[in-house]
Amino acid sequence: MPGAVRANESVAALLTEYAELLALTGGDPFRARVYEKAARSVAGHATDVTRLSSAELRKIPGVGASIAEKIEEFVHTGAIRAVDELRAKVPAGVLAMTAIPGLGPKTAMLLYEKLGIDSVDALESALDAGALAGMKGIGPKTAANLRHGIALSRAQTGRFTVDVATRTALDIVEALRALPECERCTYAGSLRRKRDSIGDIDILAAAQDPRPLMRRLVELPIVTEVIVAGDKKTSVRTVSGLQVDLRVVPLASWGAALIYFTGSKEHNVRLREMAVRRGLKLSEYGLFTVDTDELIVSETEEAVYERLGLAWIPPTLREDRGEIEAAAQGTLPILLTEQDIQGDLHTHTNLTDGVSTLDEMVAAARARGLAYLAITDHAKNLPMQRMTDAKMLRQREQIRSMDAGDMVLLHGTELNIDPEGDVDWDAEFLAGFDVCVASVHSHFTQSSDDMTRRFIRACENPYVHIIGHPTTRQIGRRPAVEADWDAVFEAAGRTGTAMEINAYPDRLDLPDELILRAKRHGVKFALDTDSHSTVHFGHLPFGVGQAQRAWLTADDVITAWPLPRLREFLQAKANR
DNA sequence: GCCGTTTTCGGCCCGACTGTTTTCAGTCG
Repeated sequence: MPGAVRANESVAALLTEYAELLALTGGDPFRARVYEKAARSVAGHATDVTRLSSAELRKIPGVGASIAEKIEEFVHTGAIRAVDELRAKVPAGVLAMTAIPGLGPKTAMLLYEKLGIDSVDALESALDAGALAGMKGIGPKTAANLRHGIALSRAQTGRFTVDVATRTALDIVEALRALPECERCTYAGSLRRKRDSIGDIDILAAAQDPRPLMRRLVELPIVTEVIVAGDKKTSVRTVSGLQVDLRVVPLASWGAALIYFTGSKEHNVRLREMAVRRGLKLSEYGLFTVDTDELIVSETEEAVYERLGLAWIPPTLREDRGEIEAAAQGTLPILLTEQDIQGDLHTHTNLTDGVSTLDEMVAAARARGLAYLAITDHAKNLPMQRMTDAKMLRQREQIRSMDAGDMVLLHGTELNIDPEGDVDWDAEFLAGFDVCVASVHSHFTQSSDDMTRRFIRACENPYVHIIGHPTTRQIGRRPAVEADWDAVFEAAGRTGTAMEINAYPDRLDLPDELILRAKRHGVKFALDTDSHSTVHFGHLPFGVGQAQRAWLTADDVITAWPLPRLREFLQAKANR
């Protein structure tokens, strides 16, 4: 059955590829869109498509008779003939060319058909040889842009972590707000939706005369390149390679514009479809009647949602993952907030690889108003940390004798899950800790089956309360390990083991999609900062963002519980 | 190819910017 990659994701990838191939080969553009929509909906579908009947498949939004048939074909044969046939018509390199900024399906296909250009490398050679001169629709400017686009796509190091993006966005917002012409300014886009990584920054501002704001943006010292410059929209690139889009609208359009620029694209498409069904038209300038073009609402997000029959939807939910239906029915969840967080169960001191002392960490946690704090330095099997039994016991005594005021101090450790799923100490020693986090710190490349068994064995250990940063991914540097996550989460739910939501911006682990899947298995979550310094407690909002994106409430998160309830949860595990 | 609180057929989200096409196509978000 489903391994690391669910059949749903394989099907979604094939449907997406089919949509891209359809766009390349021309024909009905609406067909391509239907396949894209079906791909998203299959990827987000809770039930494995291999277990669904034809009738059940057709109940997935966007899946009709034809796509259901293709999914069934995939389930039975592992492939879809229609996809294979289109693949045979268009070299993979032509599809890859559309990843170059500014080069879409039409141009890619034109270059392939007229000049036989079938890869990014071939395009570069053709540009060098001047072979594009005289091509219809491609002048000297376009050729130069393509050359630039190739360089950009090669230099692309991926997406940016949320801490870097947040800092950049706040600096720009502050600079624009300082202008007297600026009536309002904020960031929107994926940063407002609190995605786990950020591709570019969207800034929205309101002003009667946008020109001073546009000028200010392009003149900022961090700006190295102006990509587009208009009266309503300006795009620039910063020294770090981050693209920043600034849109300026009249203040009266603020609400509609903020919805539009917050996205996601899929969420906005759904809203516009709802508007159309009501004889209305939604754009960034407001909600209008179609026939008379009369403005109905635009000033606030709430007013626009309300006129569409919806409750206001928190930005972290705007991914077309069921939030629109919930808003229509009044069943949106009361999301976890930063204020709900009572404690932190994963922190380090300079006894291992932290940089702050125990005293400093305790003082910082108290200053943040935490009700409880667990110190969880690394266990002995991570040799570079030089941990010993004696050091650990000495730290425990130190913690037991400390006065932390109203805050309760817990003594814990971050255990290492070895390749077989065992941890650093025996039951007797483990029993002395108040709380144990257990994490994978080595052997990241085990097979999915081995890794799955490893995690399940760790969950079945009565002294392991929390699985730390489960996928071990490091955003932009190291991929997630492979495992059958549904099997792991089933074990976590069954044994009362919490899964961590690690708030460290390079990790954000579990990621939101996996949190959603884990919740279906009845799993509870430990939202921790994994602080290695007093300043890292400030990473909490990034973790809260992931929890919100996964629809979590305070009841789902054990670090949002008061200490007595948390202690019951920890105790229940040992008593199983 | 999908879909229906107008519809089982005729629609399908909307607008900005660029470059080159003298009126708009392509790309992007």
